Amino acid sequence: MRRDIFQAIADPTRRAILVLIAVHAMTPNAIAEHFDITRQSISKHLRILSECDLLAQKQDGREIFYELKIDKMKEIDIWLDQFRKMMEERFQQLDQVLFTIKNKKK
Amino acid sequence: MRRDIFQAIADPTRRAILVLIAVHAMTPNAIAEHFDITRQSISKHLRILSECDLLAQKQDGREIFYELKIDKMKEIDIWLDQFRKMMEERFQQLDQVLFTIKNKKK
DNA sequence: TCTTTGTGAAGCCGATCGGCTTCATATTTA
DNA sequence: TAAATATGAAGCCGATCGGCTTCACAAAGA
Repeated sequence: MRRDIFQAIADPTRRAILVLIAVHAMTPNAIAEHFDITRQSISKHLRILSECDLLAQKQDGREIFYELKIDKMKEIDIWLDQFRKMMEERFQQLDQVLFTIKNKKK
Repeated sequence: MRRDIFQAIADPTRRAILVLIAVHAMTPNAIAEHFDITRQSISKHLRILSECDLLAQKQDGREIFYELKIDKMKEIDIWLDQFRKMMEERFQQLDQVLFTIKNKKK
């Protein structure tokens, strides 16, 4: 089974879960309240995210709080680095265009 | 059919294609030479990437050069912004730890 | 102890994925 | 014009996805 962070964030529900728990750790039930799908489906998503090492669990009695392992998100950032220089150059080009337009107005 | 940039980069072959053509525009045949799958499968990936607005085509006779629309990659970066502040804080914490270790050695 | 609550695991199902093969079409070249 | 080349489209197939329902189990509370 393919399990990597890119496949993990491919699903919109999983992306929403990540954003949710980024603020603070939450239990599966609390997370499920934010969606229109069953608690069990959320649980499945949590398992997938955990397998990708994106989540950490903290047990408190019978409740399990899931929290985001933010370091793992860095991996996406690192992959994006390959394109970052190109992206920045494009921005500079845009800046140049805006600069030229500005000067023409004078 | 779900078609967004996150689903587009979920496949490792598609990520490799993006990296390949980021350097310079390439034809489907040229791209396929870098992989162990058929030209037709590459073509399918190119169609998916195009549907996500990640690629631009430039026809030259019977050859079609695909090039990366780098601006679209920005969307991933923008999504990551939600976590960036947290990631930076973690780095600062790490810096603090390293700083403390460094001072203890003295 | 019995019931409620929080959770995970297993299995079902229709849709999609990512390969493949085959075919159609357009351009170039001999 | 005929053959070779570059490409896209359609359809097949096994695997996976993302929902669902059902069940098992442990912890907490009446």
